[in-house]
Amino acid sequence: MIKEVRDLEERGVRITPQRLTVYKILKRKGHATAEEIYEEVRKSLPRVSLSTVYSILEAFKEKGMANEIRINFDRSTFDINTREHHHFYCRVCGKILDIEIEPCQPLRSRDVRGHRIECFEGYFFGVCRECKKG
Amino acid sequence: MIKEVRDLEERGVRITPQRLTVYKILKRKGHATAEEIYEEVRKSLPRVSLSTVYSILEAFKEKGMANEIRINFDRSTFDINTREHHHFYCRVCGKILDIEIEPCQPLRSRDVRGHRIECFEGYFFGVCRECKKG
DNA sequence: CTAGTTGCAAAAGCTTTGCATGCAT
DNA sequence: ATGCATGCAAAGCTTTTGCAACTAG
Repeated sequence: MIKEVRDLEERGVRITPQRLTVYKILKRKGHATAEEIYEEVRKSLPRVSLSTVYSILEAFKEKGMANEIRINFDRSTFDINTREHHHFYCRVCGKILDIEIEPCQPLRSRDVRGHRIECFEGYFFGVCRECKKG
Repeated sequence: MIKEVRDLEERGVRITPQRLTVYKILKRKGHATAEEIYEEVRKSLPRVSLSTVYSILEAFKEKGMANEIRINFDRSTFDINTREHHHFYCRVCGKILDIEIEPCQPLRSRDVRGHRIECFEGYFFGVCRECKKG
């Protein structure tokens, strides 16, 4: 519990119940949309507003605590994992999974066709393990 | 000129002036947003509507003639290149470039962590050749 | 002919903004 | 005390939808 407070303080994020709650939810879920986080926060803080959730997510992004990704086209997903990694999107259940594959040489170069590469993100699309079975 | 008509016919897309124009614009530009295409089509067909452009792009997607990508978060970009390839996004000028790099083994596998992979898309972010100079 | 396409207007859905109130430091 | 965060309502944008008029095959 104290752990999450320290995480936020270390990043220079002002501590509020709303921020602490969003942070804990995102850590537990890994990925979530603003709406999903909002519904979850509401369980403990019923008066929270969606725009507050957006503003908190924006703050987390600025402090390097979260990334915004857009795998499903209609809405953004927020990702608490800020290490360099890839994503898998299941077209059946809509789940997003982190994929930490071994470094891949051609994609790690800092210069491709003369363009300076600062970061690379890979997106896999398909059917997840669980949906394959069912 | 006849060439574009044949391309559409081959894919079973009904020929209209609007569709032909959108197709030609997309072939010339490579990537474009719906709004950009709309403004361009308007030059020769002033009465065209934005919803028609969207509907045409949807038809092209269904026939496998174009892909929708979402590199910049606010709006979709449409891509006429349907071969498997990656993208580079310049954070300075906003340009999107196709990157056709040699196949990269770990990313071409059909099975990652037990999930069935149907397609992979890579996104490079950085500063393009031209913006590096200026 | 007639099924598919277009244009227009309105709606939908996600995200942002403005501002008064409240709270963390 | 005071500057930042919150909540609420409204606006902003992109994209979708409904529907009558039109047109390609």
